[in-house]
Amino acid sequence: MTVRNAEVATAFEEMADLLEIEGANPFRVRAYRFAARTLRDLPAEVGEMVAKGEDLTGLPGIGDDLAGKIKEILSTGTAAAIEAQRKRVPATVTELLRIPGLGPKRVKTLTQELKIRSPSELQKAAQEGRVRTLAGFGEKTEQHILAALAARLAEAPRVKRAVAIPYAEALVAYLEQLSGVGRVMAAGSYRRGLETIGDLDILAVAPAGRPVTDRFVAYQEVRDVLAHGETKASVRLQSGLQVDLRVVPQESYGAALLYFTGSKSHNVVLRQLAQQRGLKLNEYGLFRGDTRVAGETEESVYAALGLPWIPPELREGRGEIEAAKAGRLPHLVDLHDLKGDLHAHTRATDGRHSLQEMAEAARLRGLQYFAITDHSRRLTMAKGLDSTRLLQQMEDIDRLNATLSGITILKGIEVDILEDGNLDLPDNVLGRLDLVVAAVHSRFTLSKQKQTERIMKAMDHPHFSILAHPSGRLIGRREPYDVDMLRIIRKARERRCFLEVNAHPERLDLTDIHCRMAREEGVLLAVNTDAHSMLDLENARFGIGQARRGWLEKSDVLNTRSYAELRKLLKPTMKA
DNA sequence: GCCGTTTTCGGCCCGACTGTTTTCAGTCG
Repeated sequence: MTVRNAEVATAFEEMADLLEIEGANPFRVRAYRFAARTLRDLPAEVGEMVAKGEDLTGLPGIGDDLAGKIKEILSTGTAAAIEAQRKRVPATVTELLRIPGLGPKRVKTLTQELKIRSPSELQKAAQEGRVRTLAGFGEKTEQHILAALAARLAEAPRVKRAVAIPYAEALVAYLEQLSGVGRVMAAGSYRRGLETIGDLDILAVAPAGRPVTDRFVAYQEVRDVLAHGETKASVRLQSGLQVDLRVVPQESYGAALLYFTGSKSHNVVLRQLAQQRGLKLNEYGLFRGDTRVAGETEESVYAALGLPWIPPELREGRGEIEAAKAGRLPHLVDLHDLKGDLHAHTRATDGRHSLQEMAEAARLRGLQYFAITDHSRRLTMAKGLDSTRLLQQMEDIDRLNATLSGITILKGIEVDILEDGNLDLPDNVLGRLDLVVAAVHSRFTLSKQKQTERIMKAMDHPHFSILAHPSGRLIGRREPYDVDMLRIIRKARERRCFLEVNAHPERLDLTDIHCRMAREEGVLLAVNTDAHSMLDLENARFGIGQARRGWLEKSDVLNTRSYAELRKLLKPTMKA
């Protein structure tokens, strides 16, 4: 039986829910949630760690007890303690916790007083007016429950970062022009550069909050006002996106930005650090007693805690504070560090613009080199290139290069990795290219072992340069195919080839966790746009965002190298 | 349930908003 980290994490989260409804020690509940988080973030499979005899109690938030439960779940699929808890609290009840406004206490009341077991039973009870009769519930709460249940199916899922950007920018601009409003900043997961955004958190500086929250809830795109107070308001836009606004005075800006940017786990660690120093950190500042010792800037708060400023992309509670303490924060790669792009398409296959147009767009972006990598013949839907057409394109590129200055167009291909691990074009053709980007575009459902071996066999190919979109996922649409990324990363190190961070906002593939794994294994990553149009070159910023979340420095990224250095790095993989 | 150059026991982050509560509990982030 193979049990994945995510399944163990889900079991722990369920246990936390069940315990919470039962009214268990909240710190015990937190321990389960924290452990679940650790498992979800873990680059290695915990099953494999156990198989190798590694000690799980070295992991954050995993002690003897939870290590034992993990092993139990790995071998039996569940844990006796969780099963016992399920008997005491029906597992379906945890669904009630997902309804906004219902927490453990109210769910407990509903199940005990009205014997409610599921959202549909809750809906019935609310419609019959039975919910309002409970202590602590009232007419409004009952109506909110009904509204939430009705909206549940239509509930807005997390939106991709690229989708959220225009909403965020428009709202920030709207708030900035209000009189009395100083700085306005989108914080939260948006500022941390997460690939998807659950809701948008906006911070505004103003001497008084009320006038700002009043104007905020009056924003023309607001559909519902969820909360509206002196310093805080929450709305849902017509698009379904939820936006939270917080207004603070200037002297609290840094502390509030820190608090509102998160993540929650980063903030918790910072507050613990403050406590240890006899200080208190909240969104208004860092205080010793009633005296504010820092708060106007983020830097001031970090400095007072003995830390350098930590870039938002790292604030995930994944060791950044320890790294900061030790002076070992990475110097994160920046968009302007990119000297080239190694994955792009033209009209020859499924791109929208010509070779000349794409090259010119790349030159205008200041790139030193730009690889044309159209699809190979196997991808018939995309008019994939056969040898003849590819050789023709190579001649076109030679002619184009002769006319260009300041940029070199590289001859490449995005060649299909066939099911047997062979590449979709003959060696003698691939060998004439500057680089070979290879990708899986078919048979996504192979077993983990077969998929991994298929890709590793392709990497053994003498002309293989870069593995494109290594997991194949499409955010919100297609799960990654089942591969052992650590083995693939180690294979790349052995073969001295590279993996891609695909910058397309729907892909962002590798993930942040895998970027970091590659960095730790010493494998260089190429941040590529996979542009199918001139406009797509803009997507580089999303790839860089992902790279930064993966702790990558300039030196970890292949295409920050000069053209001369790049050629040297590509060469060993082309000869071998 | 975890964790430890103040601790192996006794801690475990902090505040705003809502609704039903006449002084605060529950929920959320």
